[in-house]
Amino acid sequence: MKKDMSAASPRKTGCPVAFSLDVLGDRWSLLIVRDMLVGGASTYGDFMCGGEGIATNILANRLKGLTDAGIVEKHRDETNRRKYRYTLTQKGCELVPIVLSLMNWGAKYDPETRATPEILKKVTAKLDMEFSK
Amino acid sequence: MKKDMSAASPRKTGCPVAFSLDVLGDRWSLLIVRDMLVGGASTYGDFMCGGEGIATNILANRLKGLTDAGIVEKHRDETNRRKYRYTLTQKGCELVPIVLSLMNWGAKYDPETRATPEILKKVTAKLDMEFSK
DNA sequence: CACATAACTTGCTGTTTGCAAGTAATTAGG
DNA sequence: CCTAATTACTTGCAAACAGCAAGTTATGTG
Repeated sequence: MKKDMSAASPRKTGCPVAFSLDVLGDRWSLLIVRDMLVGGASTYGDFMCGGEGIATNILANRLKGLTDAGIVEKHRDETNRRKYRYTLTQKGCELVPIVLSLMNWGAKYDPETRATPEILKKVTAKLDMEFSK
Repeated sequence: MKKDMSAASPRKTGCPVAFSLDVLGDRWSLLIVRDMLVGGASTYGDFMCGGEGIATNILANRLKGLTDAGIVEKHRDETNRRKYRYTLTQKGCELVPIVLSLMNWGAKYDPETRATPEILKKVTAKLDMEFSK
């Protein structure tokens, strides 16, 4: 049995940027958060169909990492007990500024972006509305 | 000869968040940017002594990735021609909001953070001053 | 010219990723 | 209630990547 803690071994230098990257510094974790924030995704199947084609074992691993980090919570769907619902905690909702800053930078510098200024505005407004408590 | 393009294979879904993460979604690239923004690092040796203990081959690889992405530029130091200076481009300076949002989230949720509110304020002010053009 | 400095490169080993296939729990249909 | 479908994973394996140590190249110093 191996540990499979791909969420990163803590470097603990006390730097807050490094701390964040220890949790979020990979190619998938923040895309999962994005799907929850923008796409309304909440089940394993939602994330699998999220567009970017994440592998199923990686998804399971990242969901575990995000859960362990206190960013998402896992609950059984009581109306369909085959499903589990993943929801953002307060700590997870506070990732909105990170996702938005990544979105804005990407929109500016991706030559093939599909994100028009209107879409950016709409998404920003939506996230500011729904996730600021 | 292998390619060693660890900067990530583009998924090109048109999502700006995914685009940003293709370039920046690893455990080191943004720490290098952080060292340039906050720590005034500019040479290979500066980054090696940056605190987190990056491996030399990884550093070389990430500097190449950041250069290829147009985020940093490499120039020979004319006063000491053994050195190369890495500097942020405009595109790189515009990563400030991303680094700041990671910093703020990390400062809030790292139980062992060394970042006091005063430090956060000072760094934020500094970056807003120096890198907003 | 010998030695030091700065910036890498190479080789090796262990870990992580990504793909394909398989399993477990729950529910819907006959 | 038995069977099939749905949902959420787990496992196995080859290839890519990370991290460590050692070696190399280019430049500067005495």
